[in-house]
Amino acid sequence: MSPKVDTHPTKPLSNSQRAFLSLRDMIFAGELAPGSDHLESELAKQLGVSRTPIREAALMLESQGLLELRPRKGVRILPVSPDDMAEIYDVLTELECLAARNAADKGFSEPDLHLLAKAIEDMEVAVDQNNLEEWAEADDRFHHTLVSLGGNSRASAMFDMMNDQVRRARTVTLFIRPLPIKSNEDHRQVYEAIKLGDASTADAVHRAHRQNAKNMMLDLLQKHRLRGV
Amino acid sequence: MSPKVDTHPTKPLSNSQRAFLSLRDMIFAGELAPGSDHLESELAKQLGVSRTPIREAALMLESQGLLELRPRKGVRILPVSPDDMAEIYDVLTELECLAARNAADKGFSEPDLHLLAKAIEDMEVAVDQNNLEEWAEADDRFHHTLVSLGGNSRASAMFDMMNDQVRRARTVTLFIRPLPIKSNEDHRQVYEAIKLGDASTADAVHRAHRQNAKNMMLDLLQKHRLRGV
DNA sequence: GCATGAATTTACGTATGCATTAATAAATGC
DNA sequence: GCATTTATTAATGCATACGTAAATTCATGC
Repeated sequence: MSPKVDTHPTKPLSNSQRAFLSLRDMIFAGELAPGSDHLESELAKQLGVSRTPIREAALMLESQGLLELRPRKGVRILPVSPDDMAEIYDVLTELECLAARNAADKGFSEPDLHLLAKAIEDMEVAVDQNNLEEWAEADDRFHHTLVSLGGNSRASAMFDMMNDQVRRARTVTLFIRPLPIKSNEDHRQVYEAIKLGDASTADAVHRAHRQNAKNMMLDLLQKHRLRGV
Repeated sequence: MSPKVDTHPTKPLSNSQRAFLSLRDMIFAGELAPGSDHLESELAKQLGVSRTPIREAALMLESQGLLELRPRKGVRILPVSPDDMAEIYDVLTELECLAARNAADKGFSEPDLHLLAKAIEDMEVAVDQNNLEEWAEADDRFHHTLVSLGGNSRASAMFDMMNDQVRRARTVTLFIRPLPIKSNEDHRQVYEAIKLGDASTADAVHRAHRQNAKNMMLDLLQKHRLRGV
C-alpha cells in the first residue's frame, strides 16, 4: 500500500483565496499596520498576482471588518480603538455565553468535551512554563472549542469574525498583561458547569470571565496609550 | 433660493453596489428563489453590466450569508432550513437582548426613545387596521431601532445580517401566522423597562418575546412543510 | 444497451486595458 | 504671499479577453 500523500485531499486554492489568507495574516502580524493605506496595485505586486484577486480578497476582508476600501486611497487597515474593543468584547461575551448554555444543555459526556479539557490542560502547562505564546494559542483554542460545542454555525462564524478583529491587539498586549492565573480557574469552572449540564452557571461564570478580560484589555489600552491597535 | 433637489447629497453608487442592492432585493422578493442557481453571465445580462460588478456583489452577498459561489454552477441562493432558522433566532435573541440591556443602562429619556414609541404605535394601528404589511414593516423598524439604541455598531451589523437572512421567510409566513396581538404587548413592556432603566426586565421580557417568535416560526415551517424557505 | 474514453462546450478565474474622476501639482490673478 | 483656477497625474471601476478545467456530449468498444 502506497503511503498517502494527502489524507485530506485539499483542493488547490484560488489566487483570490490565497490573497485573502495572505493579507489576513499580514494584518494579524502587523505587517500591514493598523491605520495604514495600501494601493491595490502595490499589494498585487507584493503577492505576485493581478489586481483582480486582490480586489476580491479585499472585498471579503472588508466584510470581515478588517479593512476598508477607500476609493483612490487604497485599502485602509482598520485600527481597533478602545471603544471598538469594548463593542467586540460585548458581542464575544454574548456569543460565547450562548454557546456555553447550549453546550451545557446538550448533555455532553466527558469524551465530547475532550478538546475543551485538552485546551485547559495546555493552558495550565503553558502558564507553569511561563510560555505566553503557548498559553495564548491554547486560550484561543479553548474559546473556539467552546463556541463550536454550542453548535450554532452562525454564532461561530461571527465569533471568528470578532475574534479576528482583536487578534492583533491580543498579540500586542500579551506580554504586558498580568499572568493568566485566575483565567485558568475560570475556564475549569465553565468546563465543570457544562459537564454537569448547568447552563446558567456556565453562562454566569463565563460572563464574569469575559467581563474581566474586557476590563483588563481596556485598562491595558488606556495605561499604555494604545488608542488604535 | 432655489429648491433643494437633493437634501442629502447622495453620491452616485458604483455598479457593484447597485448590483449588490439589486441582487439582495431580488433575493428578498423571491425573484431569485431559494436553492436556485444563477450564472454570473446571466445575472450580468439581467442587470446590464459586465461580470465584474456581479462577481463583486456576489462576494459581498456571500459574506452576508445570502448566497454561495459555486464554481461552474453559478451562485446558489441559500435556502433557510428550520435548523438555520433556529440558529438565526438564537443569535438575534442574544444581540437584541444585549441591546435592550445596554439601552436600559443608558438612561434614555422619552424623546430619545421616540422612534421606538413610534414603531409601537404604528404596529398597534396596523393591527387595528388588519394591515399586515404595515405591521411587519413597523415590527422590523422596532427591532432595528432597539438594536440601534444599544449603541454597539458591530452588534447592529450582525443583527442586520441575520435579519436579512430571515426576511424572505418572514414575508412568506406573514399571512399564515397568527395575528400579532401578544407581540405588541411585549414590545410595550420592553419599551417601559428601557425607559425605567431596568435592564434585567428588558432582557427577560424581550428574550421571552423572541423565544415565542422563534417557536411560532418553527411551528409554521413545520406545519406548512416549508423545509427550505 | 451500457460503460468507457475522446471531443466539445462552457463557466470561471484572472490578467489586462481603458475611461473616469479624485487627488495633486502647477499656474494664474490679486 | 495667498487664494483660486487649470493642468497633470494616477488609482479606481469596469469591460473585455483568454487559458484552464469542469461538465457535458458524442463516439467507440464490448
